[in-house]
Amino acid sequence: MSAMLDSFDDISKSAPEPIYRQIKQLIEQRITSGDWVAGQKLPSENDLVAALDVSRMTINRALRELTQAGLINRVHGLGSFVAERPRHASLIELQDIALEIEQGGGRHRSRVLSQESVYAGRTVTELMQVADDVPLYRLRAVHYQDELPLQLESRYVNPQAMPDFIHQDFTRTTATAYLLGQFKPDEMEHRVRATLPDQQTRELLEMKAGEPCLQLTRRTWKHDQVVTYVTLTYPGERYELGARYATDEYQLR
Amino acid sequence: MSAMLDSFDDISKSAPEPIYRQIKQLIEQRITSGDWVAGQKLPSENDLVAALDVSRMTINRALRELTQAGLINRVHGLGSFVAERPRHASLIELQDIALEIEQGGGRHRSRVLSQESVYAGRTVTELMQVADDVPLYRLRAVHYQDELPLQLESRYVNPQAMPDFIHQDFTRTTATAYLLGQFKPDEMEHRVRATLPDQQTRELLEMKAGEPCLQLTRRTWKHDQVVTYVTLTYPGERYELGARYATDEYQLR
DNA sequence: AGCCTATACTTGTATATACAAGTATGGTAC
DNA sequence: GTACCATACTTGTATATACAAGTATAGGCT
Repeated sequence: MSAMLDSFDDISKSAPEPIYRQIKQLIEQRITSGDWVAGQKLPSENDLVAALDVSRMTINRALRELTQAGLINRVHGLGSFVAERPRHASLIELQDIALEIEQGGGRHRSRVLSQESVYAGRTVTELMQVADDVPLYRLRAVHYQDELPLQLESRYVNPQAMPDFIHQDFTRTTATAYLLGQFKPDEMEHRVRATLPDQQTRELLEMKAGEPCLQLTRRTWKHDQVVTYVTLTYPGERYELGARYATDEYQLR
Repeated sequence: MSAMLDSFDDISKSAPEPIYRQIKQLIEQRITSGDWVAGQKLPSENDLVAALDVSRMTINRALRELTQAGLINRVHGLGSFVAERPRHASLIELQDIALEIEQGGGRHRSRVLSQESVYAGRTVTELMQVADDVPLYRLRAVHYQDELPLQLESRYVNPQAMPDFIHQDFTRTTATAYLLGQFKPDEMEHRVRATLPDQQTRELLEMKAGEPCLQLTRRTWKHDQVVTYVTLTYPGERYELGARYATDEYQLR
């Protein structure tokens, strides 16, 4: 067991980041890097106390929160273990479409339809909670899975929050990937509905006549400011949203 | 401030339920009962320490977890406040359709189409992870909002897990409400898709020709056993799924 | 009036300590 | 061999204490 701990970078007390959070990150990194694999037993709390020279309560808090986050499982009297599959695979997780396609074994390609600064209409400025004389960045792109269109992305971005957004090359990286790298959202809002596509959408997604779309709209906040408002449209025949997860305490109201 | 605490039922130390959880329930009840309203300031940790005669760390844990659950907000140096809207209003929350309609100011009515024990096909028995010679309970019902159909429910229930399901009167209570009262799911799986309704569905939901449906299927586990498998079909024009919530740390992968 | 400061109160974090309770294991008695 | 028990190790919870740091306010100074 001690070998697992040899190379722990020491945590820094008296740091801007609280200790329990440093420990969480340490362990999370071990897991996501594949260093510790699913099912593997973690060092016990006392091991960690000795290795990191902090109080057990601090270790306990870190591990407890990692449990809530679904990264590890703990069994009273036995130990802590790396979770088999991270749960909370939310319906509405912020998943990069490129990753999603590639994880499914497909090949992803983006086609940028337009990337510009526009004066949007009242509907959009209200949704983004900005004055209606503020120009907004707009990106429209189609995402292909193996040359078959899977998603139409229509995105507005608040230039005050993301001034460099418009200068990115979105044939090389996706907007989601770029934005995820830039900030961590404070709050999100999702809506999902079934609609019939207008003709342009139908053609862009190469859909048959009469086929419905699954449409997901999302607003994302940072510092009480709407950073981006995006509408993702999927062909109903070729896509579904899914999630499976363990329930935690406040799932039900 | 002390008046808020007068009628606190004492928490019982040395109880089956840990103290911090008793405190959570106490506060949650105050909030859900409307006793403490949104925006209202909660008693400070020290107030609660005095009122309940427990350590501040215990209070702190309770309040911290309530924050994670989205029921309250805490501001460093200021205090704790009842959250404006409970977050985690998940897209996929187990919400009783009757409650949802009534909270929106509508009137709910159920029409039970059938309620029977059936031998289901392979598709269903596989999804429910039972042998295909096991009879399953099946319920089909339409839920109306102010006399307009809003949801078609087609549900299978494992009789081994819920033997009394078939004897309920589902004109008086909904299946969701009944099942929620019977058990707390360990795990859930959801899928959402956009489809065109078959003719029967279209007629039951009184939809125009060509109008798409939003279809949510859910499987629910308890003790590694599928308890219920349900397909909820909504008219695309009359319904959308929505959620807004604060992001917690491990939202993104 | 306007500005600054001391103060009180709040939550956030960290520690040391203690006991409870669940799990596995090894050994002992039969 | 089997049943039982003691033991060691694990996580779960509760406490008292301490200090840090954010917020608001009252009061005094200019």
